[in-house]
Amino acid sequence: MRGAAKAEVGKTKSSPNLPQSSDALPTIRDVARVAGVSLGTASKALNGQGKLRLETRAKVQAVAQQLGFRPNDLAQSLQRKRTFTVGLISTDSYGRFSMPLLEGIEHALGSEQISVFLCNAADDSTLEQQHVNSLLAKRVDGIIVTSRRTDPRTPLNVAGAKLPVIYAYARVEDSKATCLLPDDFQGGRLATEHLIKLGRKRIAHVTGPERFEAVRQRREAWRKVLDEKGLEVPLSFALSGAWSEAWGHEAVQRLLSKKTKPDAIFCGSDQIARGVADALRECGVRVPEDIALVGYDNWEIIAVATRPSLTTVDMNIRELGRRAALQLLSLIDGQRHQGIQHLPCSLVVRESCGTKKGG
Amino acid sequence: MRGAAKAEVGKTKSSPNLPQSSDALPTIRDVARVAGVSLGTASKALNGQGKLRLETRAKVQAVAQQLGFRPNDLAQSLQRKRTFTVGLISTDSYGRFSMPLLEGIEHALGSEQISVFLCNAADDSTLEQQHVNSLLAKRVDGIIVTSRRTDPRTPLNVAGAKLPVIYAYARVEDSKATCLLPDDFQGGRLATEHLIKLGRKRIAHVTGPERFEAVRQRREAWRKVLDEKGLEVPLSFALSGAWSEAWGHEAVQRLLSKKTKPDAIFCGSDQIARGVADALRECGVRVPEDIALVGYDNWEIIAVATRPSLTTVDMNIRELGRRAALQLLSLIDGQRHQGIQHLPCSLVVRESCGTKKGG
DNA sequence: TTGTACGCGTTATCAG
DNA sequence: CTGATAACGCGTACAA
Repeated sequence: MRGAAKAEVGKTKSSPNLPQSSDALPTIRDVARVAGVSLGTASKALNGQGKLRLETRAKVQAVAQQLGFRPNDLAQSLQRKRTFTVGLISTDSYGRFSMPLLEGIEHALGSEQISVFLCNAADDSTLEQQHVNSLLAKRVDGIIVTSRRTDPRTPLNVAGAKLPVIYAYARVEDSKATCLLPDDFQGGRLATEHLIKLGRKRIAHVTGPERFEAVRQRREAWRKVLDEKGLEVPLSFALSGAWSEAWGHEAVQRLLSKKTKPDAIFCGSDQIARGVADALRECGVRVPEDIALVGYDNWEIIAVATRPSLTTVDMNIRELGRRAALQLLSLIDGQRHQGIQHLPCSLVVRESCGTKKGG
Repeated sequence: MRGAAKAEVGKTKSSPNLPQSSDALPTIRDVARVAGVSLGTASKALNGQGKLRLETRAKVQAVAQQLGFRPNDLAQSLQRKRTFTVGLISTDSYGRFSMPLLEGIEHALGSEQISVFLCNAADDSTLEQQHVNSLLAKRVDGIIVTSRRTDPRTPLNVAGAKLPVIYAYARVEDSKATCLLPDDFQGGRLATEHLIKLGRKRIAHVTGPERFEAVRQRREAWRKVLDEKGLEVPLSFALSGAWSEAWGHEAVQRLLSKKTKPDAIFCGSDQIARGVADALRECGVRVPEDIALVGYDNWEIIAVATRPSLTTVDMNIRELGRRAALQLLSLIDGQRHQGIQHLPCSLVVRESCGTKKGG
């Protein structure tokens, strides 16, 4: 923090009607003076308040325009007790999911004319608290917390300040908190049902590490759908590993070494799916003819480049961000809809399942 | 914009020494009252200014602590004429390059306790101007403009406000502007020289669309280095196309159909390199034994997953963001180092070139 | 219809 | 050492 440099400009005393070109930004006081009206009148003219003669209003507005007057949000906020500003805390550093989330949030908020403070906490709770303190000091109207895990995190500590908080693609144990999450169960169901609808019966599932809630949810859905349709698959059809292409390769080796071979594979991520696709091709297995493939994430850079391009589950993260922002706004306006909300995923159909039954 | 709800709490009149638990945040006035000192004394005590009795200072601080007092940055900024806040305008939506840039900027600024307003202009100049206006109204201390192109864009219009502006991974024609860019020429040189050092002599270059300044720079470097070393390659060794894996595939077909075949390929992006690597493998060409490969971007998700993993040029975007932020800070502090600055790239060695000469 | 005066929360100056 | 008082820039009752 540096000491303030003294500013000696913009004195009220200066001769009236002089269109001063000091380097200090013009205040409403300057506008009033130049327009030859009082301060209060200028304010009303600029804000469309009260009853003024059209002539006066026009005059003031013209002067404001000409002077390049720009109301000082700081002063306004101080008065209004509302800053039209929210904080955005991202717990993980900016990655695959943060970006669309950011986009959705920023878009929704931006079109409401409210600004966003960006804070990257990088999984460091000390840093996070620092950011929160800073946001509180700046009197933000609310805070959005984002992550990229659906597993619970510790609640944000706003130190008693009754400030609206929303968790977007993040979850906390606190049942009074408002959390928005993609519906992993529905996503898993979507993928599996799509494959079944296409006539596949021996559907394997290659996914990420067990410790992810998302992994467990999607797998549960896969299992449930198979059950519902009376389709039985060996235990070896459920494979947990890493979120990587390499794991996709390895999983294919394992699957093809068994007696019962799958006619479809539902992958827990597009990266895994790409590894699977490459491995299958190298083993001479045709996709989708011999084995159909569904990915997860709709990470275009991967899904489109995979051969064949991936049919995959899209978590609609951008929309999730948008909704989160909108809900924060209504929280700020006093409403209180709370609890955990799951947003549906959708399926993006490309080539890895074929297009028709028996594909 | 909504009308303000009237707040009737925190009156100064209320009985002294009552640790009021109204829901309005405590002001320094409350602290003073409860601590039994005057407003000015409280301020000095909290800011470590002036000369106070240790006892008094401690008392005030204790009360502040207990009341959960948090100075209102709005009021402070209004007075200090400095908000400790900067705007970050990203012209492209958040993508591959924006995120490390963001990270670097936010990190540098965050550790200086200054907050960042995020603005996504999405290549829409109207929207951008709106954001700028908003930032000006919020009295930010400076603005960073980011892009993901090294090609010139139109300068930011700050409407005469003498506000520090820095372009990070973005460029404008204005020679008085401060722009930070990766050194694409040096990057191209780095890649080519690495290949030559490893004994390669027939180095092809497969890159993106001609219209990118970056493409032209890198290719120029490649050409120059070959010249310097007295290595001649056919014209067909320079291939411009798209920034995609598919183009990598296609380029390989073209290269291998000629009489003179390359013993190395310098690719304009990791995506292209991956396409090239896949295509080569499928043609039975070994990497790096038969053909060595260098990528560009060090996009880990791709570079590591490629088989073999990619040796590639890293533009050090995070560092670029960090430097941009730091320079903005010193601009704000009154210094003025301007002009275009190029930051060096570095080479990340993995497996696609082999490790030793003739590798 | 227009002008005056006060408050928003803080800091800084200048008496006491 | 401590306490009034005046800014900072703006909105808004209330008086003229």
